[in-house]
Amino acid sequence: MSAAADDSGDDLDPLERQVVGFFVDGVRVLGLPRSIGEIYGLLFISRDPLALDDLVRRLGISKGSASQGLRMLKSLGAVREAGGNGNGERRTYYEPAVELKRLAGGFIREQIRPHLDSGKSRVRQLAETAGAVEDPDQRKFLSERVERLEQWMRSGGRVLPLLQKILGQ
Amino acid sequence: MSAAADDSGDDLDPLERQVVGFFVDGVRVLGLPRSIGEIYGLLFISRDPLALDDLVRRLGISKGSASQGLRMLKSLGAVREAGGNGNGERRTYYEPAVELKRLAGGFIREQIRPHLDSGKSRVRQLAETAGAVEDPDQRKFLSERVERLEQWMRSGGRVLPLLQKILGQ
DNA sequence: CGGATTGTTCAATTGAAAATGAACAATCCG
DNA sequence: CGGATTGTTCATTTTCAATTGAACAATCCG
Repeated sequence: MSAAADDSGDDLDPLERQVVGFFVDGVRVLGLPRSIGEIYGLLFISRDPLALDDLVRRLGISKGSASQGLRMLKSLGAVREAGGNGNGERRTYYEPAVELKRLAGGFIREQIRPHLDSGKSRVRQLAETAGAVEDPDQRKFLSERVERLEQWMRSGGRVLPLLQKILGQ
Repeated sequence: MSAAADDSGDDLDPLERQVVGFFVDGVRVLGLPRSIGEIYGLLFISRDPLALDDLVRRLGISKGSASQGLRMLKSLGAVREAGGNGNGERRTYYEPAVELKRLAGGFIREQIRPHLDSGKSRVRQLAETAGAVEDPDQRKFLSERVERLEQWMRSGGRVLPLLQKILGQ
């Protein structure tokens, strides 16, 4: 039960802090919560898979945060349960997915696609509303703008698969 | 001074509300403040350029928000000052840039590049820290992970120009 | 069974980012 | 000049999403 020089000690060492900080900033750019970056960051720089409890202890976050964070990371395909935890271990350990392809794919699928799809349907609605405008000049102007939005949505749809392809190596 | 059927009236009509709502959600996905979406949305669906005061009145936002919002939109290249406002008009009017290429370019230049660049330099730092680790096995593991991050950064650097190209038509 | 361990849920709290608004330029013009 | 108009800045307030923490499953095992 000595704590010194024990990797399950409570505090992060400087390198771990650096990495966690890197990912905290990284996920903020993506609009994801800080805890996601902390959890993924620590997993990324840990040799061995970690359990929920490890994350709580080492990062000093609540069980709630860790649980929800892991759920989101799982849904993004950014972490997976580590199979080979030997012995009669009951709790589940997690390890990071480190292939950019997989990470980008999950992010696109979970965070971007849904917005793009709902955007498309809102533009369709918009087209209807604009089509019902009385004044012909005004209607023409509005149609042009709506047409522009449709263009944007099409570009978006074309970009995503391409993105995945490029990041896939 | 009659307000009815006057486009400078205070409230948004249903179509305008729809469009503004569309952009509010859009910019949230990009991690930009709501007011940015409101301002750009109203400009996008207005036939004539609008001045700061118009935005304040029609959107019901503060002068401060409008001023800061316009500044950011200008820096993103998403709005421009409308030249041809005739008469002895002193205040400046704004119109939206509607080319996706330009919008994406501005966003990449202002919001993504800086993060990517700072990310690269942080990874360089990381490499140093990892190189100074005593235990050879641990050092090897860390080097692999850092190498992975360098890979990511390179991919990011390659993706951006490509993105701009695809969105450029 | 029962209590120990592991994980989830969700109402309440917190904190970080955005919006406000009032004071302060800057420019115009009679 | 002086006061009217237009726009900016920035300390305070507000807002809303993230986090907490306590209650609640669920599973294990002696």
